[in-house]
Amino acid sequence: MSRARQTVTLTADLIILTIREGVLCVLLVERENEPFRGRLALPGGFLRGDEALEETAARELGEETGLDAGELTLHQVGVYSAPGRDPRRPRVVTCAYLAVAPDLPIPVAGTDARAARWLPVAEVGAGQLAFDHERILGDGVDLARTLLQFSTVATAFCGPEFTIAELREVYEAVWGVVLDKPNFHRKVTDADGFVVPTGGKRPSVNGRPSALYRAGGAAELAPPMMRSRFGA
Amino acid sequence: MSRARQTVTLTADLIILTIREGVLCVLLVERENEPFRGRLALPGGFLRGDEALEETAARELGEETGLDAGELTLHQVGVYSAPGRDPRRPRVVTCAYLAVAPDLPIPVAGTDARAARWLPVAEVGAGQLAFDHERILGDGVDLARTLLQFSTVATAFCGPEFTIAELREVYEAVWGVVLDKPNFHRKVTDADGFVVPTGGKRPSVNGRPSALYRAGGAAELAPPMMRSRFGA
DNA sequence: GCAATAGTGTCTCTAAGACAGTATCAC
DNA sequence: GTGATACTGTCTTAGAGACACTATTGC
Repeated sequence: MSRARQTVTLTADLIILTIREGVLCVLLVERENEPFRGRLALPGGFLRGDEALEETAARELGEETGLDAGELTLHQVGVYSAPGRDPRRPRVVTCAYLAVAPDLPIPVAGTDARAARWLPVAEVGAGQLAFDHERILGDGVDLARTLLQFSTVATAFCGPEFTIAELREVYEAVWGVVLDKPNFHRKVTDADGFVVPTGGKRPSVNGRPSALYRAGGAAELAPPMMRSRFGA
Repeated sequence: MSRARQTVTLTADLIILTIREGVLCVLLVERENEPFRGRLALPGGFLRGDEALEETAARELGEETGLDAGELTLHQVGVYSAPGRDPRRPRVVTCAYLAVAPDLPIPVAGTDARAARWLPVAEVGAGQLAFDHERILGDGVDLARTLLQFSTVATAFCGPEFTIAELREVYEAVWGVVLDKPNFHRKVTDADGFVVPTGGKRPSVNGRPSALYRAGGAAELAPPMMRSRFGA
């Protein structure tokens, strides 16, 4: 009955990104059950009866990382509904959400005790992830790259206090480029509501100590950080 | 059983936009059945067994407008999954798609014979649409506004051949602004792969005839058309 | 010729990028 | 002092916007 309306199973999958030692990393879990047993996959879970999908994603985020989803923003990446994308059932449709996290002390083993680990995005090889998660991860990273241009999410990669150099390393890690330090500094401090100086300083290993900043109130970044003319 | 995984019903809804007499319009259908009988709603339909959601949306687009979805692009707007958003069943989740169409001869009555009509977006009043379609429409229009900045979708509002003035009216209608004619002309003709002159001319009512263009091959617009510093 | 629309030239200003130069620390 | 990192100044260039000006039609 291909023409009949039908019911499907819905899941929310998470692309949780962070920067670890200057490298863009994604949180992946090892699957314990078939199919794709032992393979890496994006964390995610099934929609429950009283939830919206955003709530499912927020709950999973808390279970996997211990982060409070109320404190960071989830960005909807997209819906993946191709028939047969999940071999378990005929129709499992997923909605992917992007979450940006500061460098966490440890890949928190999820409440469901799955082995979770951070893996550099660049090291995720073709065919390594379960289901269609490789494509979903790609779309999520693309969204993150775009968001860095027009929003202030970059501060979500940092802790509550950060230096301009740390913020620059976020852009460099996510975009895979090297930015001019002086120009970046000026641009970021001039942008309206992007960063606010706390007055504090952090000593560097050897060199002038850097001023500390916290995230400003703005969500939109004006003027945007243009990723100038290459790649696209 | 709020903790149990469950099945839901999936629909695809369409935000079909066009420009009619310089005004941004959306295709709406009048509901024939309860709930919201007689109210206006976005066209849409249920996912069928062998389809991806994009295919559901493309099929609905053809049924409602006669347009071949193969010739124009559908843009995913987002997923709407709040419990109770559809009073008919506990869980109906929809994915909204944006389609941009040239000015069609007539609001084609859909195959399912629903009364379909174009309504100026600005005239859609609060509480006028069924379900949560008002919010979905808003998100779709927002996406269209953003896409005009960075992609070449504006040409999809026009027919196969168009003048620069027509293209400018697209931007003016969607953004609700007035643009400088000379600067727009230069910018658009300079942009890489945005418009290609066909060599033809179209006589104007009184004045110099305008050159005709067709859409160039590019999908991304470089440099982007920045909607400068207001609104946001 | 006039009116109207299409299209070009040119000026100003803002912002990006390159990069020289200054400031503040450890040693 | 040296060496390292943080930050500022300044020059060049590209693009946005304002707007004067030219071009081509109908009448």
